[in-house]
Amino acid sequence: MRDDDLSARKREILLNAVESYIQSASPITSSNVRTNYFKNLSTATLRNELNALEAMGYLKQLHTSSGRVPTARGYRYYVNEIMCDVPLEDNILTEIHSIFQSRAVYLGDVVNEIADVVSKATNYPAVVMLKGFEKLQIKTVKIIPLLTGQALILIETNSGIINNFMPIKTDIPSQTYVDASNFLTSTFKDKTLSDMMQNIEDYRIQMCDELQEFKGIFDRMIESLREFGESIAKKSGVTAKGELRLLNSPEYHDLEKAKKVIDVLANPTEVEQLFDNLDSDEVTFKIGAEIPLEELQDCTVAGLDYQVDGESIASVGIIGPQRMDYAKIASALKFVVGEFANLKQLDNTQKGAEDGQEE
Amino acid sequence: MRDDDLSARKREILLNAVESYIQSASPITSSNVRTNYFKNLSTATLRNELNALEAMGYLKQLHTSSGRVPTARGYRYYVNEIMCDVPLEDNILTEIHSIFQSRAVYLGDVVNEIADVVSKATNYPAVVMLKGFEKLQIKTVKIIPLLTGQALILIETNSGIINNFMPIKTDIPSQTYVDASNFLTSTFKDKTLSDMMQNIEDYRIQMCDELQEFKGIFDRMIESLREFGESIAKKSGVTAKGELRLLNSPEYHDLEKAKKVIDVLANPTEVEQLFDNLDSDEVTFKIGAEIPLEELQDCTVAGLDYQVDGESIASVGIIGPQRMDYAKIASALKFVVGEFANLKQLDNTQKGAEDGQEE
DNA sequence: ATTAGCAGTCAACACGAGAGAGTGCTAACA
DNA sequence: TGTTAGCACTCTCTCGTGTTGACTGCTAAT
Repeated sequence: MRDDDLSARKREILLNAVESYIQSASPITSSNVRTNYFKNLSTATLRNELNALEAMGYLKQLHTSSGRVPTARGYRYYVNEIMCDVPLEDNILTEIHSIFQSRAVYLGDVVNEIADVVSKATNYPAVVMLKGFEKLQIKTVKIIPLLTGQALILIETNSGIINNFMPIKTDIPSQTYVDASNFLTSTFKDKTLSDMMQNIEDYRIQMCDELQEFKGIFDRMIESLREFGESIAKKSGVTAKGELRLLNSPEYHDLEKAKKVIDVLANPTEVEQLFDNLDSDEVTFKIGAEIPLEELQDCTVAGLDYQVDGESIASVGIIGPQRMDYAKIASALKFVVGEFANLKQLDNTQKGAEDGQEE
Repeated sequence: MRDDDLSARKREILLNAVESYIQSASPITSSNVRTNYFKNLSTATLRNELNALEAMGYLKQLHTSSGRVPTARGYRYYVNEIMCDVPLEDNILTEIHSIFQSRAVYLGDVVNEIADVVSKATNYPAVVMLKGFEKLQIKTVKIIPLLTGQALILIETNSGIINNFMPIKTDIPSQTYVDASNFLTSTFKDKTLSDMMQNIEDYRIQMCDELQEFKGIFDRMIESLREFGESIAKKSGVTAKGELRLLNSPEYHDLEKAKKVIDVLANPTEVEQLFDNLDSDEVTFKIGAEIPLEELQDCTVAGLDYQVDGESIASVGIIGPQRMDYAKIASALKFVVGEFANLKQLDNTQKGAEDGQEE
């Protein structure tokens, strides 16, 4: 049924019809199309055209005497044809901006805020996925003793700070933590987390050689670092926010349908399947049957990868009904990922900020 | 209409009827009561009794020929009469336990996790409110320089760690941060956050006297500390979780009704009104008209304060329909707040842990 | 190729009848 | 006086019917 060479008029009709349906949520009818776009044609003619478009699989009727709605194929055609950027609202722009400018630099906080703002901008549930935690590049390692018999492990990476708490013995002099932090930092600087974890046994030996007198203490620290690494590896990198926004779409006024989607979002493994194989330069839309999950056949999933050196580091995406504002969503995702990329750049050139690079 | 001296039989009927309605969600009928509790009485007799209870305002009919449902007053009577503890499910117990035992000691993380687990245990949206941030007692202050031109401010308090990031100049030797941290810690130890903020100007002068050579640096730090204090004071202490669980109750299958409640939960000012004036030893239920918000007249709000020296530090609560499992909810809230109190105790006696005080 | 005209289809809404569940009331009974 | 059987009554819920209105598909004329 590959038949993408539509006549110019069919193309026009289809694109306008889909556009109009996305905005209004009311089925496409011949008189509808006429009053909006083709005042010089009769409804009968348009009916013929719509009929043809239906035969080609771009539209479908819900029942005999109803208007038509786009099929997944119709949406796909629309998306392929008119992916133009639309400007986002100013307040959303500034909000996204301020997140990336803000002082919340814990990786987890940033992820949460991004997911929040994407959901807000699109009005659909949003997902941020961090892949390759273990690919993060270590910049510094700090171990900070606390009063409560715990220490805070703080690892600065090229993408933000990650942290964990570990139990410690309380009779260790504070200088030891400074020594340990310095040793760990110089040892692991520019290595990845997975490097660190894989070779941690070797390092432990080296460390104990160099700082013989604190052997027992460092043993304990390394042990905790290992636990930390394992807990990070186990941790799912999936963050979903704004599930409730699904209920704003008329398509999901039916609670049962909404719950199906929300349940999927609560399941990291399934979410990973959804946002697998994304592009990094253009937003990937998976429409209907293109989604690898049986229960989401009436949804569209939109996602964009953030890649460094061709390697996917993070994915940002949303999920909603097939009838969604594709252009706006693509713009929002691209803008967010773009800001992310900018941030990285700043981060690498280390403190090139403070210049007035307003746009 | 104060008429709380019900006959023993009316009392029995009312309590059982309310109990049964809470469990089944289907209206109380005479035959219903008969088959469940009073097999030796006829339905006619029970009808008379139900009629009387209705006249007294404990029950009401939805329409002439329907069964009865409890009024707010009926629930109130039920709550006052039979507040017994019910055991929580084991997995919930252990989950709560593990949160408090866990190593996540950032105050914000703990609050999030508590709200999550309370919502999970009760199956209703849960709220945790921190009041009197400024009453927190400082134990240590640490300023930790980071690579990105920021420093992490870490304040250990008697209730957990709070943290913030501040921009710094990059040319400060690391020893300065150690000196500053030590100075701040010794100066503010056992003072409250509000003490610190109120007197920060004086301390700034003192600090600059004592460590003259770092004047400019400390000025900057104090400035950031002040910003930090202000941002904390502004920050609402309200955390709500599990809003979606509202949709599990048949009462809120109507999206519009559910949204009303969810909107309130998104508004910290209104939430503060809801959970105002709670008890600290017994769970406070606000039923129907007892709730100080017009739009929540068909809800019940349950809450419990955590107090130290008669001063409310935190509140934990849930919101749901009037038909809720009061006993179970009271038990859950009490258990969580109890764990909170235990934690404080441990914290105060500084490292009295590690003993096998299982129950 | 386009169009007017017309018959056909189907959702949505309103109306009415019937069933069923539950009540209130009355009169009889212990 | 408390309890009960019996009966009429009320109201929701469901189902079937009929009507309306919005669209469509098709045909024949332009």
